[in-house]
Amino acid sequence: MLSGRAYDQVDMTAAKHQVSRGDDTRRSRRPRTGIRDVAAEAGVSITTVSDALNGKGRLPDTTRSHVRSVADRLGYRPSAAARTLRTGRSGLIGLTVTTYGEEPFTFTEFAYFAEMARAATSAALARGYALAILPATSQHDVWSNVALDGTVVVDPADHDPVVAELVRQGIPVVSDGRPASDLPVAGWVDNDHEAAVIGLLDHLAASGARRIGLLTGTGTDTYTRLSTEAYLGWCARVGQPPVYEAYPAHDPCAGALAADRLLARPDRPDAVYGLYDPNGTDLLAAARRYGLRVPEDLLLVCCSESDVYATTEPPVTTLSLQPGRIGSAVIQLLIDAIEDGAAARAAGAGRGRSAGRRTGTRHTGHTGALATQTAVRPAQQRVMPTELIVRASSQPRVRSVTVSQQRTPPAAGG
Amino acid sequence: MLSGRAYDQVDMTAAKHQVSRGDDTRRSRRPRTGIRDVAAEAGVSITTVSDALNGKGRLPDTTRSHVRSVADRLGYRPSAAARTLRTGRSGLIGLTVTTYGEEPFTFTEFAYFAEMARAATSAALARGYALAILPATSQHDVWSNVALDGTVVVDPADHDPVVAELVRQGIPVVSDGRPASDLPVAGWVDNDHEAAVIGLLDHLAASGARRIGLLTGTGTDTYTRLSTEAYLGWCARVGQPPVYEAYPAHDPCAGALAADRLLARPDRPDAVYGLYDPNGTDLLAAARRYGLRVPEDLLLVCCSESDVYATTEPPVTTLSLQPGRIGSAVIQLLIDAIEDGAAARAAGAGRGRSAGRRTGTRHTGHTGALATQTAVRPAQQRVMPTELIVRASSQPRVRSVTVSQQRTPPAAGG
DNA sequence: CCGTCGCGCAGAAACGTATCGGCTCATCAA
DNA sequence: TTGATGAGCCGATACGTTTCTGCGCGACGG
Repeated sequence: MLSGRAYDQVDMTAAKHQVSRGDDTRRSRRPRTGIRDVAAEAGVSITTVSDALNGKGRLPDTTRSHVRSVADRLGYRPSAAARTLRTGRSGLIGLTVTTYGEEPFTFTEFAYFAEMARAATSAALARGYALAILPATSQHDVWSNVALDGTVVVDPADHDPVVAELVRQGIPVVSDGRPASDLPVAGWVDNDHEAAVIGLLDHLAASGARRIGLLTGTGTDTYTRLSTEAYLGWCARVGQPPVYEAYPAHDPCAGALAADRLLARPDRPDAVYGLYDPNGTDLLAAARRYGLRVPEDLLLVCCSESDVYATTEPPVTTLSLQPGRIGSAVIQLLIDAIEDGAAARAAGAGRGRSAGRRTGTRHTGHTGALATQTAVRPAQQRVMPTELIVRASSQPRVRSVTVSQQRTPPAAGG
Repeated sequence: MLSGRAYDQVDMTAAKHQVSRGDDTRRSRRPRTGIRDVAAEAGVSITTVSDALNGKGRLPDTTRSHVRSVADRLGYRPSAAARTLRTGRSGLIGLTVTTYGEEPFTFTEFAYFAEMARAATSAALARGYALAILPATSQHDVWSNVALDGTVVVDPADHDPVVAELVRQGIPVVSDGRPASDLPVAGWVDNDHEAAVIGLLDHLAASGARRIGLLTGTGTDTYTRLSTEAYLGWCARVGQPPVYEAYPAHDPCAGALAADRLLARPDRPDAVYGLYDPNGTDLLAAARRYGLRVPEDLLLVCCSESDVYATTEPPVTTLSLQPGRIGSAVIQLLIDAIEDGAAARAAGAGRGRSAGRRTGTRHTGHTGALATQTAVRPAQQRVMPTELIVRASSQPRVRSVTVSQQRTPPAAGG
């Protein structure tokens, strides 16, 4: 009743809007300025405000600037939640890295992830997207609480349940690292591991290595598998018997032991390549234990993004997988997939609706949209070159040069 | 079939919904299974489904499990966007680091940020929130496109426009590093820089330093200011004339030059503390140029989180600011502020509404809510201890121990 | 002088959920 | 028999946008 009195006092012009709302909601809620308030203040409709601020519709510049000035004066900020609900786009991209150990969250453990995440974030922001880091396990309720436009998965496991659930929801997924064949990702980015290993072994051979050993992992991930296969292939080609030790890569102690085993073999190699980041220091320590001088008695290369190897004694030659370029490329692929998918969906919905109205067939829209998506984007893929950073550990004479090494990459998708 | 029958039995009740919808919208859009579909399939209402899945309302366990099984069977996933719009909570936290240089995005440039971000992400996930990394400039449209429950700001500038805009929108902000007095943040976390510097200088003096120099910055940020003041105060107390060089910290070259200047002075120090991460290697290089042995002729400490200083020649004593603990604490404070704020707002809205109905006063709800918020949370703050990792560079004899050093911190708010 | 066209704008229907209040029964005491 | 009680469930509304559809009207060609 009282509210009724007060309500009658108000002018009819603004009252129309009041009616559509919940009556007394106006004064009980917090005074967030919405698009309605801007419309009322500017004396135009909600549609006009929305069009003016988003640069859509047909409006004269006078109306546009007027609405903009009113919106600025009121300090209007559109609700991201409402926009997301309406448009179906959140502007948010997920980044998840599958962890092998028991640790819930180990990114930046190795420099690779830190640099990759940094580049991915930067690339996403440049295209207007934010990037959220999410856990690899679908247990966390976070996955269902945030609206994602797409997701980057680093090193997806063979039958990753997270990826499966995401594609089931129609969320594009792009992976860093070749996915297993049955993972229906929208694309992937990976290094040319075979070319990298071959180039690196050639470099060691050119430095005088006669028998090159490998420190590898027992895991079945594609990085380990492809690298090891390339090593075995190279050995077969040059006629050198393979000399390698494998260990569980996630075990922090096993690496040092494996390095020791490798140098304790009767057929001790005179050069070693270590597939994982800590192998360099482990091999240096093992060499010291056996009284081997680097590089005189043992040439050394390991795959790492860490710059500690620039200051070790001696500095160690490293193979860089260029995580920065990978992170950037992954984001480009993902956003392309997101925006192409949205465009296709919009077009498909339009077709579906008019067709449905005329013919009454039900499933046209749905299967049409899916067919369009798969037809237009048959899993984009990009192969990125690696970089061999040559330091003292891999050549008899000390000089520090950088050799960029790449094979002709396959054409980047359709 | 059965469900169809049951559905017809209900007749008017649920049918009205169909009418109110767009009629053919049902078949033209993508077939996202919403809460409506679950309700129809389970033969219950939307309310019941929502209550059953969220564990609210008064429902027998039979209904709960039935609804859950139907939802599982249909593969129902609630729309995060809709939930966010309705509840006003997105489950998303922003993390932004103000960059000084021209680089748009430089986190993980120093190990501090990498570790801090890692810990923050982990802590956020543990409490059900995701963390998105956002640019420091409000120019990017990302800020208005994602719905944030709160934001962590690392090293906020004096009159940070981003922070101002966020608090204007009522979004809680917690800062890593003491904010300038006029920044109305909900809380902050910082190290006890004064205690850290004093403890470190005492350590150097105990190692035999007679004249300790400082490599500091020209910036006005609180870290630089507090550390430098602590140094000057310590010098005054022990009666040592201050010996320091300041340089613009964001300039990558200036550091090496300043290190050189410091060691070229006529009153050359016999011990140096460098405030920034690269100072250690720069000082080592400068010492080598001047033929100074470390630690015999020059004791060395720098503030860094990088583990390269464990393997330099000699290893360098570092002061760790414990970014992991800081990142975790910042998130705890922020989420507490978010959830307390939400609870207060809910309570305030309830009071405001009933009071408004009875008395008819208008502004009670609004000012009451604001007063509640400021009264309940008067800017929480936490002071975290630092850790001095003692290595060969700061003591005549080689041993590697860890000295944890902290003052009695002020009671943590409230 | 009239039909048509296109510009400028408005109404209203979604998007998918949470939640307040209230409705309908069965049970039970008076 | 009946009013009270409470368990179990439902209708309707609001969250704040975007966008489809279409209306009024001035101008212009015939």
